Amino acid sequence: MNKQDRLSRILELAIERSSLEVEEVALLLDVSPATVRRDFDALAKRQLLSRTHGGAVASGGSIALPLNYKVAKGDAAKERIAIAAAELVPRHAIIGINGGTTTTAVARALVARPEFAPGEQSDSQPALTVVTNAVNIAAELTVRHQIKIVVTGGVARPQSYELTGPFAEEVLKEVNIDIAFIGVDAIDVLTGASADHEDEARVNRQVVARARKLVVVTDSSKFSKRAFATISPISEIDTLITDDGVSPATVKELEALGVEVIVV
Amino acid sequence: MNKQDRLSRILELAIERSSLEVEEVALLLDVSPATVRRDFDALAKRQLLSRTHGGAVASGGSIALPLNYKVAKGDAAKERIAIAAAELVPRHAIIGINGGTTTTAVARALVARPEFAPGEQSDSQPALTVVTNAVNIAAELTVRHQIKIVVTGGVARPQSYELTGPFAEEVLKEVNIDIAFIGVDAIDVLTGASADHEDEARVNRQVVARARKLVVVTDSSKFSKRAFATISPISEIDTLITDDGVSPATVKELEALGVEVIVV
DNA sequence: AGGTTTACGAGCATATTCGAGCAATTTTTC
DNA sequence: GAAAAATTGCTCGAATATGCTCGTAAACCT
Repeated sequence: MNKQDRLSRILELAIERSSLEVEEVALLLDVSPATVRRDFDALAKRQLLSRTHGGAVASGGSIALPLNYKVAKGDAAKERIAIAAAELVPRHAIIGINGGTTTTAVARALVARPEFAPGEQSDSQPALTVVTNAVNIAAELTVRHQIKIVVTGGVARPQSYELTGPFAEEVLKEVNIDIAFIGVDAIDVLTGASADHEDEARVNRQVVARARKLVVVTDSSKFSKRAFATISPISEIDTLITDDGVSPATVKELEALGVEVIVV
Repeated sequence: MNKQDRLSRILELAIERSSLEVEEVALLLDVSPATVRRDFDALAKRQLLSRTHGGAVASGGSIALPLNYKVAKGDAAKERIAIAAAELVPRHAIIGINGGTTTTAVARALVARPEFAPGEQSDSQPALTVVTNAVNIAAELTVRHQIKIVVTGGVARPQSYELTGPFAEEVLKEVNIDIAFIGVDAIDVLTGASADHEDEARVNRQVVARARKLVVVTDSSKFSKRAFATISPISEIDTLITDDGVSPATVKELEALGVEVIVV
């Protein structure tokens, strides 16, 4: 039995009955209780369940759980980047997020923060406003109360789930963003941040233009590469969050250009 | 066996089952595990699947599908309604779909049709254009090639995943739809189709206004009820698809008003 | 309230899997 | 037809996942 199969089974069970016991699940899935605990913890970390002593309960009552949850590998760095990014967001902020795996991780990290978690006392005002052109991010965040989701319109692009085109641009003209979190396909000290597709780059540029602060999130594998369409020169980046695979020399260069570099 | 063929086979397998194991695939395709790993990595790089330890999981068909799953899955009547609705759609049509469990089922039935399946004989023109204000529908359809997805912008409403508000209306002003599939919260011969929330109703009205043909899809439990905000009078409905729980008398009344009623 | 039971978390051992490098083979290119 | 490139399989150190043990903390039951 695969790990992700097991996690999916556990989620199914959590939906079926509303509460689970460690021993019960261990017997049912034929693994040790220790593994079940670790699985529960992993799911709880992603807010899909809540731990209890002796078991777990389905998160937030009737909130729908994503079935078939996938645990991709190599997420460790992305997750650290995402958590660091989420920590930059104060309550009541308006943030912009584009599409991509890293920014999706940022979205998950945001809802994991207690300030924005469901179940908090509801102000009439949302604790956080998220503007995004990525439909998968919108779908993931929509379940959570406390967060207002604004989706740009547009035409969806298969791989990245990003909405692009004139509809997206029209909507973006009318919003004002505090912090833009932008994931990129490539980044280079000379050419700046870039994306593989010009229409994505264009929408991303517009998000940046509407934001007071630009935070680029990217794992270190994207460094010293150039993609087709430019999103932003380095000088416009306020903060860059990446993992420790980036060379110290590069960090120095970036800092010399006025970028605050956060290495996680 | 060609590399390209092998990658295609792996993708087929990934779609068929939702998760794969390295050893299993290696045996099946008669190549070494090392090659399978490389293939998995290559596909993962293109986001077509995600790596896990010991295997990979499909990234395509099964992205966290968060709608209230019980309804979407179990309900046989909804599924029959959805299939009947999907059969109304010719190739190259432009259709509009609003949010809700029934319309989500329609979306799934659409991608299940062979004409719109991701079989990749790529016309330059999409086989189908879908305009929707429901982020979950957009997320589910986005993976498929062959289908162009246009999402209205707007603010996401927690329960139904529908986008509403001025942004949505701006976008809808600029599109033309052949067939609108609208799910409703209530329907009554006198008051027409209605929704619980006025902002949803407003966007739905606009979808209807942009469409040449209006198809209402609803299970029979919504009949003879009234919700807060009106979407459309009965007279504007061209076709209504529902299950056999509706009374023959009601069907007669509807047909007298010029509605084509399809009972599945 | 105090003792008992149960579950938890951390650390360690083990089996499996991964990733990188290298050699052999096939395919492409000139 | 020869050189170059790509692809595949193998080997080996490193990483991951799982199960077990044990001291500790929490829940439960008089």
